[in-house]
Amino acid sequence: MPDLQSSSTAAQDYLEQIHRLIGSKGYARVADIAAALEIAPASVTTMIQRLDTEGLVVYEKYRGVVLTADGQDIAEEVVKRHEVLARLLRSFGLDEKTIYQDVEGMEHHISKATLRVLITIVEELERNPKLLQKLREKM
Amino acid sequence: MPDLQSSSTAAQDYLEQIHRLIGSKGYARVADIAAALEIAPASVTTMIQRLDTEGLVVYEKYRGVVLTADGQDIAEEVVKRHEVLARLLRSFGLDEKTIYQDVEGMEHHISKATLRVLITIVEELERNPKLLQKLREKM
DNA sequence: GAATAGAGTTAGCCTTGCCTAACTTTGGCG
DNA sequence: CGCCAAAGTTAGGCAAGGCTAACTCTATTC
Repeated sequence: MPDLQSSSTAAQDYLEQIHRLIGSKGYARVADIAAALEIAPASVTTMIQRLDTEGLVVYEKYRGVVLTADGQDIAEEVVKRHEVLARLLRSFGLDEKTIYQDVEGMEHHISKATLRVLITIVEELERNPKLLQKLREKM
Repeated sequence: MPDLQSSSTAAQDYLEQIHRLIGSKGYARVADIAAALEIAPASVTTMIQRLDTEGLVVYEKYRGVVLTADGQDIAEEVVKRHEVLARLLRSFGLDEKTIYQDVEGMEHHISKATLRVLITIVEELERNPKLLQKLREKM
C-alpha cells in the first residue's frame, strides 16, 4: 500500500486522469492525458516515463500506459478525495467550473483524518435535506 | 484590491507568515520567517526581494520587512481561509499537526464560493452543538 | 571605539514540471 | 505494400523555488 505523499501532486494528477481514462475508454493514450490535464503531449511522455521507473505505471514506448497495483491504489485514493469534495460543493449549488478548480487544488492535501470529517458532513447533508436547505438559505 | 491568484502559493505562504509575525511580535525578521516556513534564510531573502518588486512588501536591506496595503489584503485573505478550515477541523477533534498540514495545503485553492460554503457549515456546527456531537459520533 | 557573533545577503547550483521544435513510429488507406 | 498523417518521443530550454557556501552588515560587549 503506497503512501499518497510518496508521489508529487503532479504525479497524482497524472495517475488520476489515467485512471479516469481507462475507466471510461478502456485505455489511456498520451494525447488524451495531455488534453485532460491541458498540457503538451511531450510533458506527458516525460512524466509517464518517471512514473514507470517509480513502479506506478507500466509504460511501453509508443504503446500506451497502464496502472500498476500501486498506481491504481494512489489513483483511487485521489479520486475518492475528489469525489467527496465535489459532492459537498455540488450540494451547495456551486458551478461545475469552480468545483473542478477548487477540488483539483485541494484534493492532494487532504489527510485520512480530514477526509473522514468531510465524508461525515457530506453524508449528513445528503441524508438530511432539510438541514442542507437551511444552510443553503443562509449563504 | 489585489487578486489572491495574482500571487503564487509560495508567495502567499510568505505573506501569511509575515502577517502572523508582525501580529504577534510587532516585526518580521528573515530568521523568523525562515523558521516558520522551515526553509533556509537565503531563500527568504530572495522571495522578499521579489515581493518587494511586486509591491506586496517594503523591504529594506538588513532592516526587515513590512506589508504594503496590497500585501496586507492578500495575507488577510489567506489567514481567513486558514482560520475557517482550522475551525472546522478543530471542531471535529483533529490534532493540531494534521490541521496545520492539511490547512496549509488546502487554503490556497479555495475560491470565494467554496469559502462561503465552509463558513456556513462551520457556523452551523458552532451554533448547533447537538448536530456536531451527532456527527462526531458517526466518525 | 574595536572585535566579533550572529543575522542577512549574494552567487551559483539543483530539481520539478512545464514548453517548443524536430525527429520517429504507428497504422490506416489507396 | 508503401505512404503519410497523426501520435508519440527526444532534446534543449525556462521559471519557480528550494539549497549551500562564502561574504557582508549589525549590534553587543568589553
